[in-house]
Amino acid sequence: MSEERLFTISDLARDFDITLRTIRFYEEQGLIEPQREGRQRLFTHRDRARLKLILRGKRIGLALSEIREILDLYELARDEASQSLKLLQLLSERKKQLEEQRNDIDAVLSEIVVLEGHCRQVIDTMTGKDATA
Amino acid sequence: MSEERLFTISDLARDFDITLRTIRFYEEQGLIEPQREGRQRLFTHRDRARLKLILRGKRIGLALSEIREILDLYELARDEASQSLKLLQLLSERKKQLEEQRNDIDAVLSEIVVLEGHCRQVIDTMTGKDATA
DNA sequence: GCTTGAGTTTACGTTAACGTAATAGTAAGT
DNA sequence: ACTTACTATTACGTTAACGTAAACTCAAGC
Repeated sequence: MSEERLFTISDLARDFDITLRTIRFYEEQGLIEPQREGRQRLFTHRDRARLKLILRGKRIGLALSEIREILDLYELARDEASQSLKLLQLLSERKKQLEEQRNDIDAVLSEIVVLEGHCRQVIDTMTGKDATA
Repeated sequence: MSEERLFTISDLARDFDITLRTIRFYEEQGLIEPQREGRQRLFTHRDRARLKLILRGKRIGLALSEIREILDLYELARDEASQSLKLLQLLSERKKQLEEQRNDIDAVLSEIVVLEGHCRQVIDTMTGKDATA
């Protein structure tokens, strides 16, 4: 069972809103390894999942080289986790980075809220909605 | 009062752990405008603050062009906020982006926690600390 | 007077992550 | 047979954000 439905390159490009070139580039970089039917690429659900991880990694500012590391770690963890201790260390490093990044984002978000407050005040003042009125 | 202490380029490079070249590049791009004493650059606290904002922007994945926009907005807001409505709109857009980014980070962080759990379990199993024991 | 140290300008080099042709094969529809 | 749609490979081009090297100034210290 589970006839493993396959995807074409344009399927994935459409689904994730990226170009064909991007997908081919990721294959070229060894991030995904689609099957071939003749010359044509055919992608499994696994490829799709990896692509999703790649794009999420990009969104949080990781380089492709780092994403490759992480994908490798996923494989490693799935296989035997023979070097689980090393993996744990790498994970905690990454976690620290991400937490710092989130702190930065939070800081910027608070500043934005403050700025918004200033703006609203200025606008209210200019439009006569003064507190003294 | 407030004799406005000045910083040299190496002061800032050391403080923020960046190269001289980077600072000169930011000036070249119009992100900071240090005074000159002869040819030498001299930086005020204001320059320092802007540099800090620039680096924070970089850490959350903004391009220099976007950072420049934001710095401009800060100036604009400080001046009169004549176009405060437009500013508000831009701020809310940026906020949305940042919140999405934070969601991505949170997602990755949870996945890491799960992976860590798997690793610990594998390690425990391999070292004999089995739950059935 | 010479070296050392910190600063300067100018300008070509580099890396990542694709963009953008140009050219060609292949299957389906008419 | 011809067009259209989708795919492929090859390969040069592009942008951002600096790196790096060369050549120079200028004040301080010995």
